[in-house]
Amino acid sequence: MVPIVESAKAQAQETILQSDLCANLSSENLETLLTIAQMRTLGANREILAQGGVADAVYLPINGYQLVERSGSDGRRQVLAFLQCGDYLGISAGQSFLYSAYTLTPSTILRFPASRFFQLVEELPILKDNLGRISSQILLRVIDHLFAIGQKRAHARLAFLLWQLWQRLPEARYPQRELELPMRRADIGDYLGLTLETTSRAFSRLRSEGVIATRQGNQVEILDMEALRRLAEVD
Amino acid sequence: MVPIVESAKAQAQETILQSDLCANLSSENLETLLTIAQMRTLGANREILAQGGVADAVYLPINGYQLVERSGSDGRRQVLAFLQCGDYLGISAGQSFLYSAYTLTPSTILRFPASRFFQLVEELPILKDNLGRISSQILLRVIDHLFAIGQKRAHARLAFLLWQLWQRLPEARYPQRELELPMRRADIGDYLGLTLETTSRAFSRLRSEGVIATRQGNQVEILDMEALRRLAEVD
DNA sequence: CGCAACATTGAGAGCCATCAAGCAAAGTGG
DNA sequence: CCACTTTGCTTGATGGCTCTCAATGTTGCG
Repeated sequence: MVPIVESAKAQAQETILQSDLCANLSSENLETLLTIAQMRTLGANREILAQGGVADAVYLPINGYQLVERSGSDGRRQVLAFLQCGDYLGISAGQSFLYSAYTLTPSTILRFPASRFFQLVEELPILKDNLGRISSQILLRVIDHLFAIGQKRAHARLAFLLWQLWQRLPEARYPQRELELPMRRADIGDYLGLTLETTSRAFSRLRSEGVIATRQGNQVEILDMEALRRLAEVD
Repeated sequence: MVPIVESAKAQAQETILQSDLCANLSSENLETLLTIAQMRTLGANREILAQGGVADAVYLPINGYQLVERSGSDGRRQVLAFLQCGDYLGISAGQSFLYSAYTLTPSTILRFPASRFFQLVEELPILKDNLGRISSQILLRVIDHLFAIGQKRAHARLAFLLWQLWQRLPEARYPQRELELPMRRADIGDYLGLTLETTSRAFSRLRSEGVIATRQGNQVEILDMEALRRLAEVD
């Protein structure tokens, strides 16, 4: 019997291989990166990192779903991103994080202490390039997000999110039209700048227009891909 | 008499010295950077780069004000940023730009052809670090922007913009409470996800609440800095 | 001076937030 | 196994904020 730690490590290696962070890294460098990683297993709705906390580590989820949010002093919050395995978490400009991150579902997450991680970044140009690429991708994603919130109405914003989630499905599952939504309506609302009620009405509208169908367990089937794409207005 | 080109070059060097892009660069490296620069002088409301165009250059304004926008297929647009001298322009993830940029006022802009610029970036680690820092700063700014649009009401969004602009004044002018707004109400509206009329009403509201006063020539005086900061909800 | 561009203000409509109720699914304890 | 609770989703009614359409006022320029 393989020890749990070893099988988890194997899964980590498997996932990490396909992550943007580790693209093009030699297996030797990958091994080095894994030696500085700590593995954390968290239940649902646990804090990964806290807004205002010292940015002393970066993270890489290897399974489960997570959420990144920015909260204001009056309790309002803006959900910045929904994460899944292989997504880099830990961008910071200064000493501290300007957002919080939580698990949506039970998750296993690799934690890299900042000091050793960024030392490694300096030693491995490929890793540095990957970080730059990730940073650009995140920026472009946030710009899409900004455009959606600033210029679209409720149902089109939801279409935007569904399109985003669909496009991020693993390629093997790409022809598939089923989506799993591990987040609650309130999370989606705070992502789209809407209340949970308006979000629910947006689901109802897309349903009644025949764009999507919803099933048990927060499963969404995309019925009219072209209509969804047109509403989301991305290519 | 110094030739115009030379005096402009001197101004370029002066400005460039204080830009984030060129921070910590030796004067020798600065000189190298300037040798690959082309200087462009544009009138107001001219296109600097076009959404969808080939990302074959990056830019650095050395005077004037500029605007970056993302436009959708239905004509709606999201203003992404207001630029001024020393601001880096040219982030791209793929082959083409995903936004357009225009001059708001007559501007002089340095243009760096991408091939030679990024070759230089590879040769100068300091330049590469600066680019990374700029990228992070832009990301954080966009996140603030997202939070404002997603979670604030019209007058608070305007307060957010005014606060942003005030904070970006050169330090020498920092105690000053006067702001110049080179953009139109429609530009501000598209930046904040509002119509120009609602933007105008937001100005009126901040005026009537004694937070700001407006003068001729789109000058704004901040009367109640604390109220502005509280509305903008940033620190 | 007169025109053009931009800003302001008003009236009414529409979309979304708020408050509230009802419903469905999952978990809990007797 | 089944009340009971909890949690989350949906739907309805109402009010408020913003958009749209429109008119007026202001500034700047030829």
